[in-house]
Amino acid sequence: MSKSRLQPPRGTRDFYPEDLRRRDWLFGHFRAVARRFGFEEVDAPILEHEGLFTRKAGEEILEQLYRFELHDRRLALRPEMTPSIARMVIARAGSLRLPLRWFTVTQNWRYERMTRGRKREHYQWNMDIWGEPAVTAEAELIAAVFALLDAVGLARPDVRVRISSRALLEETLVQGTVLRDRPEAFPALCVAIDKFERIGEDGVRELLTDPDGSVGIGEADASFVVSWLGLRKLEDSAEHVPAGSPAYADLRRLFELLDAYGLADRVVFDASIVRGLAYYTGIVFEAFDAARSLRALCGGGRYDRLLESLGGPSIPAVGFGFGDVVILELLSDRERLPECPRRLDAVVFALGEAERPSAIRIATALRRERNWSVELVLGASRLKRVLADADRAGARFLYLLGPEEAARGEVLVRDLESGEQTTEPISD
RNA sequence: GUGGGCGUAGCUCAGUCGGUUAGAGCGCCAGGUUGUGGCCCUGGAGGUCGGGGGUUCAAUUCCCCUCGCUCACCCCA
Repeated sequence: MSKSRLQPPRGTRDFYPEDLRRRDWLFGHFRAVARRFGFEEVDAPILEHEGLFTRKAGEEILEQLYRFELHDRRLALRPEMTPSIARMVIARAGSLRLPLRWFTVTQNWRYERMTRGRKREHYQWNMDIWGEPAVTAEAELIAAVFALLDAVGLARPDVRVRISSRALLEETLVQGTVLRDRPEAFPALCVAIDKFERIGEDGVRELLTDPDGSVGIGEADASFVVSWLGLRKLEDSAEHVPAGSPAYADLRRLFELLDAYGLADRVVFDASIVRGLAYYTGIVFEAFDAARSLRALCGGGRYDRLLESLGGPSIPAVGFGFGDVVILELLSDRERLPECPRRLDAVVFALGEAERPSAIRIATALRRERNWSVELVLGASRLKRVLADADRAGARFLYLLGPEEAARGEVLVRDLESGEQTTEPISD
């Protein structure tokens, strides 16, 4: 009882200094890449009104919502970032200059069963572009994903992005026979076929044809949808899609653009990618390790109607979420996790209490004037011990102040890497 | 939710076919004299062997229950 209370709840993590240094290393790359692409960072509360997340397309994400009621208010921990950002965009829609490039690095919560690469609390890097209807936005985002993968040291062939388009499927189904009479069933159909890899062909068929389900199409139509998921070449879809399909042209254009980014060999068309969230409307994509030994590293797509559905203006948008858990697993598998040792510029040590005021002045000056990270030895300690600790803390210099130095108005500066010792005058 | 694996020192783990004071490595602390680190040497602290119950002369070891961790499946990102 008392012992289990001392453990973090299941699916959550404590971050000790060494863990946090590694996390900062990863987040540092998230932020650096986003800034390199001209994105600005934003943040929002981890707590939102439950209603911001509730949609009706059978998405599993809603069953996994951490929700509670407090003083008659129904609240939830954010399971993903997009709705919060959408809320922020709506609030200032009138004054925002589009296209808008925003990114976040946030903690998100989903109550789900644990497996490798999946936790209940995780961090997610999010990049979104608001107000750009062209696939130039998708291309830029996918390029950012690869920039991150390069930055953290993953070999180029290690990760592949699979791309598809809900719009392509939607056009095909609505202008064809399958959903001609009920285009509103499309989001639910996407949620159903997103389960393809898990429940297989028969499972999807069952979901699609269930007369009491939210899709309810016929056997032949379900067969068409299932066969569609098997497409791995964009050209192969051509015979099914309507003539002059804008979605088809968009995909073609996206692959051309990605070629210009030098990413042609790292992206593939894959019709089985649809994503589990109901709000996607156009291009969707997911990144996987080439061996497919892990879950998706990231996923994203276009959601041109989300803002409207939340009661805001119509602003097209595209974005992705990139979790911290799977990438760290992959880096660990590939032995690409960096050491991230502790770093300190200096340790300042007064040999006796008489020298302490001077030591304090030295530490203060180093912190203030050189902006150094300085550890001041607080208690009485033997020099031997101080040196060993300074070494372990990754300190560059030891500032040693004893009676001899104090008498000369100096401080001894030992370079802990070279062992070289010099003196600096004490200036106050 | 189903099934497997595992819970022994702060960490990683050995071990006990049931039997004296339960071990190692790393880490931690102290020392190898007086103001010089990383190496080495010596010593030390630290464990109700996850918890409860049962079998037994005797349980960390066997059995049952329980809690926790973990992996896979299920399901989702």
